[in-house]
Amino acid sequence: MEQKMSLEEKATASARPKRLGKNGDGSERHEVIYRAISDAIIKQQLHPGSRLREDALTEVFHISRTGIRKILQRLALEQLVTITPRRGASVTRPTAKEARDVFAARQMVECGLMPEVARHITDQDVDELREMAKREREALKTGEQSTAIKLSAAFHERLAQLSGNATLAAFVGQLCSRSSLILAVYGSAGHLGCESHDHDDLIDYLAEGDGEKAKAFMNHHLQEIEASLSIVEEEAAAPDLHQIFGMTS
Amino acid sequence: MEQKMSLEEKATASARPKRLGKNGDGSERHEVIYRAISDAIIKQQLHPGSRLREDALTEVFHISRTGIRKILQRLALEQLVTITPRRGASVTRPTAKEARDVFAARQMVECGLMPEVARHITDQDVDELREMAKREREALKTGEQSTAIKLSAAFHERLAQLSGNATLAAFVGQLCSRSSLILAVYGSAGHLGCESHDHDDLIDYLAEGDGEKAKAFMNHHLQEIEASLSIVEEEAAAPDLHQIFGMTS
DNA sequence: ATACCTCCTATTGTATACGGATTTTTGTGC
DNA sequence: GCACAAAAATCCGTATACAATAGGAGGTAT
Repeated sequence: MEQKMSLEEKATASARPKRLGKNGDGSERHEVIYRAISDAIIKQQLHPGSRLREDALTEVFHISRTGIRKILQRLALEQLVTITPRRGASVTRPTAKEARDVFAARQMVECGLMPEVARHITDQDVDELREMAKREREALKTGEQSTAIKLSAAFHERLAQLSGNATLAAFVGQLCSRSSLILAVYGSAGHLGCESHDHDDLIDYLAEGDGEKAKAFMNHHLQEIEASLSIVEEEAAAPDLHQIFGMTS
Repeated sequence: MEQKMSLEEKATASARPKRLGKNGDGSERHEVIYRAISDAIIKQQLHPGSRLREDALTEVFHISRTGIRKILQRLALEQLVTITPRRGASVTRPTAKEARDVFAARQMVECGLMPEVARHITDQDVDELREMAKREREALKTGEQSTAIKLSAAFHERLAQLSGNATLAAFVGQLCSRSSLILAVYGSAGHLGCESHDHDDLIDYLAEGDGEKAKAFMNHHLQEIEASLSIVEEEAAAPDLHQIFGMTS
């Protein structure tokens, strides 16, 4: 319920019932809705496993099923939602193997990108990154976990963009989104994602132009995150409700 | 014209006009059609820039526009087709920068994967790869360029799959597909993609379990392919026709 | 002959309704 | 409490309608 509320909140902010905003801004509207759902997932306001019924979404966003389906398809291709043949869409619950694969991929790509980033980075970029890291720290301090998670992903994605390779940057973006899901499933409660000062240290290395050091640090950074997770195969479909809720007898 | 013919050929092979195959096999049909179009693009039977009108596709594949649009959306997300707001879909014509980015990405990921592949590979895998390489060589010999191109991409993708990392393998698959388009645009006529014996040599290194050597060879292999291309920004819309066709006066 | 402007056609984007199929849930009996 | 059956909910694919726009055809002026 509260999930729907938060979605509606975002929707009314932009999808003003202009009634006949028929076309022209159409694709724009789709983009906004896509981002709203995507953000809600990344911010862990929509938890893995949550079902996303088409009718409900059409109602919330005041859009036709056609549009919703298009958006859900896109999210499915990005692995943020899972569409099961006749059951509809639900927020993806990454398996343990997927989790390991995603982090292995991040390790390879993000680390490999660091030297390139160090070579391309400008003073202006450094300022922007510092600003992002600062906002992230503040969000953490004020307890806005959702925001902090999203900002952390955005930081890593922006970093990849600075390499100049759009293809790899887009890939990193997807990996970060999925990482957010992984944290939601396998992360321990207290410890969430990146350490607050890690990003600042990383920026320092990049500002110095020391790509190798940045690479090593990123390696360490990602390893630390992955190590903080407890990636174990969870119990199957019908878990032990009896065990969870004491004895039923 | 001939493009449509080849598409129809593939379509009738599977999308038999069962008339009311209404539902059930629906998603399967979609998958088949998706692959048909995807293959046609990768095999360069559909050239970059070719328009893919929805009506034409519905006619060829006997599918509704809704279904076609879904498939086109997917192809667009994989960068094989480009959808321009009110102009519809066309086979993507990669820019020079995209071409460089794709090859840089392949360099990083495929090379980085080689040690892992060498670690996981089994004798059975080696046999399978040898078989694939053989078929590719035969296709080259008999002049089936389209088939050879597709087999080459399939080889690289299968190789990535052997690393055990599904996420990175899927990414490599996309990169290979896009590479095919890049070859179509920037490749010289005679020289197409991988050298015939390169793949066999690579298999040897992997069979020996020498991941580092395989990595170095893959590096060389990809560099060679990229070097064989002439990746230059092509002239804009209205080039110098006067200069091309002698003096007009 | 060329350039520019207007109108028209073709095609896409979106919404909606419908039929069919499957999953999930509810209800009943043992 | 469990198994089975009926019912409801929901999704998937298709067909259709309509609005909106892009690109081209054609005409006109210089």
